[in-house]
Amino acid sequence: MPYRRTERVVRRLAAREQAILEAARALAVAYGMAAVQIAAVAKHAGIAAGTVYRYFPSKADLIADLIAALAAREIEAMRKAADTAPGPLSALAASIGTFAARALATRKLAWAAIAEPVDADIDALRLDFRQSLAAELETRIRAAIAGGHLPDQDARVSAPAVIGALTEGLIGPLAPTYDEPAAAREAVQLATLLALRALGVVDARARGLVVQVTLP
Amino acid sequence: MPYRRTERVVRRLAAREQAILEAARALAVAYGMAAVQIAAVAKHAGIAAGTVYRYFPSKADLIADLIAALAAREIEAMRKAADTAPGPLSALAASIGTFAARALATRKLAWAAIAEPVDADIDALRLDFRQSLAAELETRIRAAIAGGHLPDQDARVSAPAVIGALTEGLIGPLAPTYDEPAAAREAVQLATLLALRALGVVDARARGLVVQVTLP
DNA sequence: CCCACCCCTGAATCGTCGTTCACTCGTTCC
DNA sequence: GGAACGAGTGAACGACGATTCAGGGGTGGG
Repeated sequence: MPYRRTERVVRRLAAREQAILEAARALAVAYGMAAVQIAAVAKHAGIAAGTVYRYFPSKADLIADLIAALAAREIEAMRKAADTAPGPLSALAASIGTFAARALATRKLAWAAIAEPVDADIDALRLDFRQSLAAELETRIRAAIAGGHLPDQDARVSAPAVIGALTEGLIGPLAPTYDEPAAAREAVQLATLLALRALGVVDARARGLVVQVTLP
Repeated sequence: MPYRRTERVVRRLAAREQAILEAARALAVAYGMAAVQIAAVAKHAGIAAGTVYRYFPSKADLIADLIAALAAREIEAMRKAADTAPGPLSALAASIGTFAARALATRKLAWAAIAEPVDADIDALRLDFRQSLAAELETRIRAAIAGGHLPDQDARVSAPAVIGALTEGLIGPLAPTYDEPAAAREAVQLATLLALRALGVVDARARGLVVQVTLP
């Protein structure tokens, strides 16, 4: 038995992989996707550049993992919020509100993961993220249409349109910045309202669809 | 009098500058922003790479000119459409419809100019484009609010949100493709409808706000 | 026709990363 | 203790693409 990975070593390796991902995340949060460079990530994680390649075959794989984790968490949150809602329409509202609130809370990271310009091969990964976001919304929109809560429409267009509206309106470079938490909460509610109106909900507020979203 | 630029030479120089811009535009239309490389532009324009630098101090300047021209034309078209409308609300509808129709007609170019990934210094130029688009819409939205045609709202959010919705819903990578001209026209109308609803217009179609947009 | 002088050329240069690899270090096991 | 082997290092490499520049070719004025 020439060599075997001790439990301790296995743990250290796993911890280091997490540290690399965490470093990448931290850089994206602080400076955007462009700052997520192998040398910078390695330095931030306290290791050498070459070591990163013992954990990830390429930078694209690293970022794929980063975005996949992010996407899973976001979709999960949207789903959870929607599934505890009483009906299809409030499920849709909860899904949209959750996305908006969480995106604004991690603004720079969300923008980096959804729309910040980067090179083409990484852009493809982000497309998956947007795709799954759109798919999640599309399902909810279809359900609401089926339930007669929304006017008939092409959900393949509406879903990405809603994502685009929330993205540009809340976290894009043209969106205002909100210093006060109360202002941010209000912005989220107004954006949610706008998105619901776009889908054909006439008086969402009056019907109590736009509610306070609690963040973890 | 040692040397003087002949009229003929001046014309040739101007023509060449236009040829460079046109080559850049053609490449963006056909293959996206990433394909707008100095070597490729030069080849397409029938000149050497170095020559490009006799007309533009840097690639960023070249693309700035390209986008500025595009922006001017788009804003002009939106303004014209809006100014011939009978009231503030139909002006807003015309503006939105015009943007949507023109963006879909030059889909790849529009995406390249608005959102396709490129490097950071060029991204700043695109921000100007989006900024001016948003400003144009914002003015129209404020006018419609002032006229009592829209519910009160933060136009600084609504304007970029509308642009985001149209961009993602119509020309983004997740948007469906429309082969038939009729299908494209319908998509433009539905997207315009969605945008107007987002702003708080309840029954735009019934009120005849969404009209056929004629392209040049 | 000739002298300046500008315009054009395109190969070479430069900068920026992602990626590799020969080597050192630390761990495991006997 | 020491042989065996994976993990970690970081300088070097390579690809890509913007930018430069020394030299050739026209063009204008006399």
